This record gives sequence, structure tokens and C-alpha cells, in this order.
Amino acid sequence: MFILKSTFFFFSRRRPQSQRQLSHLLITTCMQNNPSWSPLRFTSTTQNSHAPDLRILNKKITHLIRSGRVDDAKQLFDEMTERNTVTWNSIITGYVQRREMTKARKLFDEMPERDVVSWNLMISGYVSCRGSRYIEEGRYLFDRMPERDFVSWNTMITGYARNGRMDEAFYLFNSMPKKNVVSWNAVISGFLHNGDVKIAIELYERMPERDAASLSALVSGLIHNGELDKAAMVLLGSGKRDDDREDLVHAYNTLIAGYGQRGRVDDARRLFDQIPFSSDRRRGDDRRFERNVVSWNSMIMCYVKAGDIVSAQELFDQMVDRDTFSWNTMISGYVNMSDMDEASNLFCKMSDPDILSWNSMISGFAHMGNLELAYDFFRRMPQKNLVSWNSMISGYEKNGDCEGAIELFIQMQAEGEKPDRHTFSSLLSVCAESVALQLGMQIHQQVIKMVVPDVPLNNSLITMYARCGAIIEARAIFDEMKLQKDVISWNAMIGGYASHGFSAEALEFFGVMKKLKVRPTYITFISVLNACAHAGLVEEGQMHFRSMVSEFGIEPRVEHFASLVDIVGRHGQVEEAMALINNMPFEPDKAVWGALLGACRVHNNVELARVAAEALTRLEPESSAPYVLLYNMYADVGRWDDATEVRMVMERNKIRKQPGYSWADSSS
DNA sequence: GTAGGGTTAG
Repeated sequence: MFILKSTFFFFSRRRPQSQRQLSHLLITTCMQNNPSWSPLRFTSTTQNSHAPDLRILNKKITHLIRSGRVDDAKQLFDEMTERNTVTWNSIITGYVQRREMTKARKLFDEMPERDVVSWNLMISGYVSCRGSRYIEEGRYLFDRMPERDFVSWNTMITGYARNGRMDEAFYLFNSMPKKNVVSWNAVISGFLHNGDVKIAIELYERMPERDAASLSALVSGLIHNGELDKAAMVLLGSGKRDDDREDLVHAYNTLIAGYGQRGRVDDARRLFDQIPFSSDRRRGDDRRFERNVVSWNSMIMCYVKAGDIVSAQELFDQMVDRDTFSWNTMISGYVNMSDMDEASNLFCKMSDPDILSWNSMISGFAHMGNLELAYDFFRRMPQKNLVSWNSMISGYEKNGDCEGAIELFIQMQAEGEKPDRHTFSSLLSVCAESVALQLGMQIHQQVIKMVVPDVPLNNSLITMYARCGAIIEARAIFDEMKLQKDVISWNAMIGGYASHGFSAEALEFFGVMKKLKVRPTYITFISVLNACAHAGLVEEGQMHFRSMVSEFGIEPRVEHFASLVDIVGRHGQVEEAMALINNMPFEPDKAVWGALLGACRVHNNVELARVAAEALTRLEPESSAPYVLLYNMYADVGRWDDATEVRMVMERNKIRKQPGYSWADSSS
């Protein structure tokens, strides 16, 4: 930690001033592209008298694409005087990997000669894109290609399977003139990922031959369907026959991770302990069935997920062949426990931290509210990716630095990084938090252009609109979600209605939600009780409060009590409201006392108003509101001595009256 | 240069 602090360097950033300026910047930068790369870098290679031959240049292109530098590869491609099919296929690979199918297609159409790999590449690209339009395009090419190999068929089958179209996948599988083991694995995985366990097992048993992937595919597919015990049976059954199969440890590792995901750490450990472990590495033979580094990493991950960092550290200490995964898993474990000292310690000990290590540190510091250190890591990392930007933006958002978040978003686009759902979700939270409807609408436009919203992103949109009072817009998104809604969608709508005075709608939605068996959360009840408070529905409010506890087993929080005090107090039962406060299982906060004070004001209970006001001034010594309210109440009943005393206390404590609170009119 | 299976970050 000391090392980190000593290298800390505060980076001051110029910030745009107003929301309008932010909006303007947002529009202009969204249209800009990344002009960072200079084409001159490669010119020497082609103009040189000893020009490298085609094979070397092809290798260079492949290398660039493997490191994600597709634009650089394209520059090199454009400068090459001689190209062969491999050159073309390589550059197409780059675009296919980035799912830029229009660019890939243009090159495919332009290339002088196509081989089966070129066709396969295009099909693979199309079927990996979201949306049926693309898979049809892939099928179109598949139907028209001059000759097909195993890869063509298997790619098409996988494409259908990934889109849930198992009828077509299975039909193609059955139409194959010859199948290989990949075809079987692909179709079995397809059935498993679409929930058809029975047929998958049948097919597995009918396979003419299996390879290293077959068993793992079955085990991981079963786990995907929650069939952990069935997976264990298959695995242990197969293990008895021969214990030197190289794929066995692969499948064991899958199951260990599966147990970990479901919190079954003990089962995972039992399985881990069943894998033979030879400490003598000279006998190390890949084909032997023994623990490998993934087994260790998976087991460590189980402990990390379960929050048992001690056991994780114990295993980590025993490892002799740690890899980057091991270190990163441990770092993320400490990050999850908010132990940034230990995370930093590991990070510093790592010989070669990769992008995940850096990102974990950023998100850890950002989450803890240490934005300076988070930004310092962000600034110093050798390469950033989308997660790095998102972690930083979400850090600003979570810590209420709205401008920081927006500014980083602008910078991100200027540097050519494309935002995704996570980015937009954070930005919409920023808009909701700062009630910035105009900006929120602009971001909504970007969302429509750039991503297909999922449930959490739609929820962010609803929350943003609802918070800004644009209930109709919020409702439109809610309705578009159809069956995809979750409890957060409902909470956002009910909260929006409740906080903008539409109590009837809020309560109606709550009724529908319950009818649809969506389980409410404590947040739902905060809105429901607020709606009752606004509408003066005393009995209904008390009924909901009771049902929250008895029917849904939700522990009431201080927010619920604040609402209940409001409901009861405003109805004139000020003494009952006071009794509620006295019997609360925790310390009342300012919302609770504020509700009581409001009720006292309406019902002219000066004595309790004094109690509430004094409590409030203790919680918020700098606020003038309780003084002003109390002053006015005393004045109203002619108790001028008390009124004057309030003013004197206020002056003595150097409290300045805030705008919006009038000495003369306290009704606001 | 293309198809299926195991562990890490937002």
C-alpha cells in the first residue's frame, strides 16, 4: 500500500460547467472517430528494396488481428502489393471477430478467389451476430457455397443452436453426409443449452467416438441446466473405466466450478480432493489424470465466491505453478472483501499483471470511493478495454460525481472505445441521480442506435425517466418489456408514480405485480407506503406495512417507519406516531423526525414539534428548516417568548435561513 | 485464416 501511495499522482481534469455544455460535448464527440493511428508506420516495409515476402506479411497481419489491432492490419493490407487468399481471409477474420459484417462482406465480395475457409469465415461471422436476419444471411451463403467441409456444417449447426433453433440444427446434423466428433458435441451442447437434457444424454450414449471435449461438454451442459448431481454421476461413472484420460480433469474442473456457482463449496472440495495430485513434477505427464492449474484456480474461485478468503489464500499458498488466473482470482477475492491493502499487495507481487488485474484494482478502489487511486491505476495501465472505462465511469456514478462520469464517457468515445449496456446503464443512473432529463434522452437515443437493451438497461431507462418525472416515457419502456420485466422494473415504475403524486397508479401497479406473483422487495414497500402517505390512506398503509412483515417476511427498515409515521401522524394521530418512534428497533433518522414534525405542524402539536425539531437539529446542525418551522408554530399560537428563544438559539448557533423557508409562511 | 468443452475483471 505504501508503494502505491507514494506513486500516487493526482490528475486534475478540466470540467465542463453546465449540463447544456455537457450535452453539447456529448453530441459532438459521439460523431468523431478515432484518428490515432498513422499509416506511415508500415510504409517502409513495402518500399524497402528487401521487401518482406508474402508469408511474412501474412503472419504480421495475423499477429495484428490476434492483438486486436484490426485497423492497423487493414492499413498493412491496403499497402500490400501482392496478396493471396490467406491475406484476404486474415483481414476478413479481423472484421468477423469484431462483428463488422458489412466490412467483412465487402472484402469477401471483392476478393479475387475464395476458398472454403473464406466462406466458412463469413458464415461464422453471420451466425455469431444477434438477430435472425444474420443467421439467414449465413444460411444463404451456406446454401450457395461451392463445396462444404466439416467446419461449414458444424458452424451452421452451432449458429442455429445458439439461437435456440434446435429443429433446424438437428435437421442439418441429420443431413450431414459425414459427421465428425465436433458435429456430435455441437448438437449435444445445443440441446443442453436449450434445456433438452434427455435427448442430449441419448445422443451422447449413441456417439460413435468421443474426444476430449465430449465429456466436458456434457458435464457443463448438465450444470447449465442445474443438473449438478446428474453431472456428477456421469463424470464419476466415466472416471471408473480408465483413469488416465486427459479430458477427465477438464470435466472435473467444470463440475468444481459448477458447484462453486451454486455455493456448494464442500462438494467442490470433495471433488477437488478426488483428483490425484502428484507433487513430483518430473513425472508430470499431460495425459495423466491429475490436478492441473485450472483445478486449483476453480477451487480457489469457489472459496472466493463463498467469501471464504482464508481457505482461498491457503490453497493459493500451496500452489507451485500459479498462473495469471490464480493471481487475478485472489485479487478479485480481496477486492470483494473491500480489502484493498491485501489486493494491492498481491498486485505488486505479480510479475506481469494483465488487463484483468488492473481492472480489478480500478473497480475495487472506485467501489470504495477512492476515485483518485482508481483513476491513477486507470491512467497508468498499459492498455485499457471497455471494462476499464466502465469500471471508472461506474465509480464516478456510484460516488455521485456526475460530471466525472459524463466527462469520462466523452473521453472514452474520443479514444474510439464503443460503449455497451454497462456504460449506458451507469450514465442513465447519473442522469437519474442529477435529474437531467435532456441528457438522459440523448443517452436513450444512443442506446437505441448502439445496443439491444437487456432487462437491466431497460430498468435504468425506466428509472431515469421516472426520476425525472417523465412518467409516460417510463411507462412506454415498461410496457415494451412485456414478459421480460423483473422486480426492479416494477419498483422503478411504482417508485416513479409514488414520488410524483400518482398514488392511485402506484397502488394499482402494486396490485398487478402481486397478482403476477412478482415478489416485492423492501424497496417496493417504501414506494407503496409513500403512495399511501401522499393519498392519506391510513388503514391501507398500515395494512401494507403489516403484510410486508407477515406475508413477505421483509424486515422493516427505518424508511418504512418514516413513511408509517408520516401516514399516522398526518392523519392526526400524532401521539401514536410518537409512540411508533419510541418503539422502533433502531435510531430514528431525519426522515422519521421530519415526518413527525410535518404532522405536528399540520395538527398544531407544539410540544411534540419541539421534540422533533430538537432531534432534527442534532442530526442536521446546519439546517434552518426545523427552527423556522418551530418559530412559526410558536408565533401562530402567540407564544412569542418561545418563538424569540428559537430565533436566539438559531442566531447563537450561526444558522442562516435557507431560501425557501419563510418566517411568515410556514405552510411550504 | 474457419466449427464444439474448464478457471479471472465492469
